[in-house]
Amino acid sequence: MFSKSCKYAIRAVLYLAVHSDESSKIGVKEIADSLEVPKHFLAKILQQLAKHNLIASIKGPSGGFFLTETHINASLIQVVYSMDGPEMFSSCLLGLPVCSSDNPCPLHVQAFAYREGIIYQMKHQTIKELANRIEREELKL
Amino acid sequence: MFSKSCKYAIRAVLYLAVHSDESSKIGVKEIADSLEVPKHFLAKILQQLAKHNLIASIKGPSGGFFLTETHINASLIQVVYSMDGPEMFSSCLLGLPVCSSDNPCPLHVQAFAYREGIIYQMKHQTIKELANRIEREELKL
DNA sequence: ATATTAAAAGACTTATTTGTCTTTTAATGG
DNA sequence: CCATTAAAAGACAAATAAGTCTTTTAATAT
Repeated sequence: MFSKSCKYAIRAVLYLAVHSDESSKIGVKEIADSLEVPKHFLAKILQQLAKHNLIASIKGPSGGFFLTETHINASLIQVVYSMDGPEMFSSCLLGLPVCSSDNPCPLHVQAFAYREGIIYQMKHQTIKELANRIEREELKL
Repeated sequence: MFSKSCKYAIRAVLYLAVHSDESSKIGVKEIADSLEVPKHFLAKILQQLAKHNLIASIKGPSGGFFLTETHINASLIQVVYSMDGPEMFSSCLLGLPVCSSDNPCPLHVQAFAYREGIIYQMKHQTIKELANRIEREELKL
């Protein structure tokens, strides 16, 4: 479904949503250790997210990564798009070049219905809402 | 979602379901040309499917690949399992080692519903039923 | 039997993804 | 201003997926 980069990105953003803010930034090391993912690989992913303005970063002592109000009120779908591109959700399940309601592949109906569900959730739920649920239900990242 | 091998495999099996039977076998070349996929790559995939008894094959002149009654009454899920393995449907969307209803990742509820739908369809619909629909609705492969 | 046909098997190359390491740039505190 | 800290940038390396090519094996028809 998602590439590893994308999975790491989602988890990192949610981690930042729960643990960071303007006044308490977090370094790559802490995030990588907490999520148990390769540090340098995660660093590149965070750079990319920062470049796409999905997270904020500051260099130097007491620097690190964090989410602003704007970031935390966005939806996760942007993170997915920036890592795996928009085809993730729109491309045909069987890899056919043309596949739509007009011209459906044999699995189009099923794929469409169920993918719409995930897209809807990812689009209409803010990162903040997700973060709140993570804290409330003590979910693991 | 699926690897390319798996996509090619599904399409090839459906192609065989529509066009082949015990008395009219089909060669790799014809399938590869029809589906517009790399011939030698598809050959390896068909070999693997044959080894797993998901399709039948006969060597020599008038040989080729085909589906028996048994094959055509099976479900597509076996094809997916044989190409991409069972983790495809069971593993966590975020790649967490433990993720279940007891111990859900932040996207577990959404992901679960989505995937169960596709699994259900792939499990409870026979290849024959799919093939009939493909012919009836003139769907592309 | 033997020549022909087509799948099976296996070696190999290429591309992509994932992961590592080093150097550079920018912010901060002394 | 300068040492320190941490992200940014970029060069590599490893692992996996995708694709190609050649040789071997088995079935068939002449």
